[in-house]
Amino acid sequence: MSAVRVRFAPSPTGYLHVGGARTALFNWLLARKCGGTFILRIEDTDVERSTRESVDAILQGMEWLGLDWDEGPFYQSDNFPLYKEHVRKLLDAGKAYKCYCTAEELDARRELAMKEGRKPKYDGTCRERGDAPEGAPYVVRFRAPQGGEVAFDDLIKGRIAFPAEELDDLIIQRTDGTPTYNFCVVIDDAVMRITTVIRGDDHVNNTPRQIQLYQALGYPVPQFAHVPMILGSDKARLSKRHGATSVIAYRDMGYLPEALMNYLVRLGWSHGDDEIFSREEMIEKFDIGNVGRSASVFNPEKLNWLNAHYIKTGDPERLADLLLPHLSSRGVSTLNGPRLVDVVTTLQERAQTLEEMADRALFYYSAPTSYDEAALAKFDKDHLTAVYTIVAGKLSTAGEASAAGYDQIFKDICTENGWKMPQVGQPVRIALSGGTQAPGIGEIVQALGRDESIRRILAAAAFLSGE
RNA sequence: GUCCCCUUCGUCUAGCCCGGCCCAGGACACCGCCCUUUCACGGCGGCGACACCGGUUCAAAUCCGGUAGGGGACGCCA
Repeated sequence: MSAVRVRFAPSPTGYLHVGGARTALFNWLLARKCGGTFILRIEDTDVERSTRESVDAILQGMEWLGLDWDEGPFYQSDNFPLYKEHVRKLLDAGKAYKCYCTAEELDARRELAMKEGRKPKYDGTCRERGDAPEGAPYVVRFRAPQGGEVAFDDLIKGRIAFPAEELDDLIIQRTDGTPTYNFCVVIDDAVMRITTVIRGDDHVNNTPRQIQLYQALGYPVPQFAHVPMILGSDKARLSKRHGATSVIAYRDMGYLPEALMNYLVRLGWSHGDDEIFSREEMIEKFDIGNVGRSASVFNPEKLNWLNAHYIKTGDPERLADLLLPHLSSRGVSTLNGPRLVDVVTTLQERAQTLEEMADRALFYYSAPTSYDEAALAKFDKDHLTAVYTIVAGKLSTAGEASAAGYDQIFKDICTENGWKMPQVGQPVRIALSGGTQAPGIGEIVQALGRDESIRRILAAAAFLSGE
């Protein structure tokens, strides 16, 4: 096991969204690549907004994608005493101080500063304050070192430097005694001995403050890698308005976890011209230094293509299992019908998602109750009747066959009767499925079974004569 | 407003660090043709980009400077 220790630290205020999933993926990839440790930590210091349901939803999303963690999940809410202790330490060392300014005063000053074109940082009212108002509520602020600059070498973006003047005295403990985010991350990452912090680039501005905190606390500063954001089609931050953002929603829409993983890993990262990556390949080829510096737009079309690819090349048995819930939600039971694996096999090249596959599988489990009139109208009634009669007869005398075997039978029927394939295939397809968009007829007959196929052909013939 | 970051086809990106092989390659989408038993799959081809302006150089997508545009942060949220 190498010394590399990374972590994914979501806040449980909602489900696992694709942006978070990609951050988790990059962390996981780096850990797996160098035999490091991947830690899951739940950032629930905001007791108000954190929920158990969100934690479950996040774990569920990670499990579905196969992003397994080596340690955790740890909860920041379990560490309050630890944070308290560190606040004490800073206070005693004079590296932090109590601030009695009220939230209202702060808001007013911030607003005024903005209006006057000044930077809205804390004005330091309580920084050098000597008195301690009796019983007045206070927050604890970090005494940010001024002068010089704070810089770091980001693994993705390169060197980033901030003038120390830009960094103000951030609050590390609220009036109610709870610690704040920027303080907790530092302590947790330090205590968990995280070597590489991979997170969204909306955190780059927090990084210099955190570095000052590491230094004030005497902890080694980890390496940082800030991953660019994922945008919607209008280049605005990806949100529900652009479609689904929840990982689990993608599962429910019929996407395969390997397809989403493959899509996500290629968003912002690439390896030459490669597009398809198995789990093993991404672990082998991933390099955090190759992650792009600019934001990328989430493109559902490409996800569809990848999903179609994995459906086409996937194991039919597994796909059949995964398809089951999509069938049940349509009220379909596969108990009295063709084997689902056979059905799946005929549909693998024709579906981009499991939802689409479920729709296309419907006719296998319930015989058509009506037929595509327009398609039928392309043939005259006598021809249709002749085709149905001859095909039904021929199938009755033939034994069970493979899809290719049935196709041969249809070819024989054509040559024996002087018909062209479309003149036979289309009518039969309509009789079997009700419409024209369906797998090859040999495939359908094989999956449906010879007897059921004959029944449906006869039913179509009866329907015609009944008109 | 201040600070930080970003900028190659509509989209994801290769190339950029180590200038010439790039009048820029791949993929998705789109268009056309082929295959064909419908729908698909597949094959072939097409459309399509170095944000802009200067500089350095024999030579710049690649190096330097500036401009514009976009994004992020500025919270007793994370």
